[in-house]
Amino acid sequence: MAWTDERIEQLKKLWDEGLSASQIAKELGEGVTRNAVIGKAHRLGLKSRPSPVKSDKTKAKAPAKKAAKKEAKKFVTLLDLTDRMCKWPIGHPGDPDFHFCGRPAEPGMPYCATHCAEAYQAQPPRRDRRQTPRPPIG
DNA sequence: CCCTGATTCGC
DNA sequence: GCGAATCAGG
Repeated sequence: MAWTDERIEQLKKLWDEGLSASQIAKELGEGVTRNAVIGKAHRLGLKSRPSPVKSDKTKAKAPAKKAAKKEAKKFVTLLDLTDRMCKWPIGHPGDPDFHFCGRPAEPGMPYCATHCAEAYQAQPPRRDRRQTPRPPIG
């Protein structure tokens, strides 16, 4: 997978959008890893985004943080989903408020623990399911 | 264990 | 130039 202008444009756009490297990697394609995205981002000269790791200093809590900004973008959309995010749909597809659960999913599962229970909920007792359909022969 | 970006290093 | 491996931190 070469870095064509299209790929680079996507990278820059998504990077600017605020998506994480891993999410951008998934957007660009399965053959791209977050390492590739980060590495390319650096070589492109993209601004080092405030990594949650480096960001520290002044532990001074910000009480006015939640009130400062307005409540925008509260929904987890399809593009926000990552492999480890719960893909449980909330609302109806097509609706403006249609979104996904988005909580950390169980490893190897498409949903979080709660929604795994929903999705893989024990089937209602199937009385017509005979436990012993065929007796062993010989 | 899950995640984040930064840097190194061989190709 | 590329990105996996590694590093450093939450």
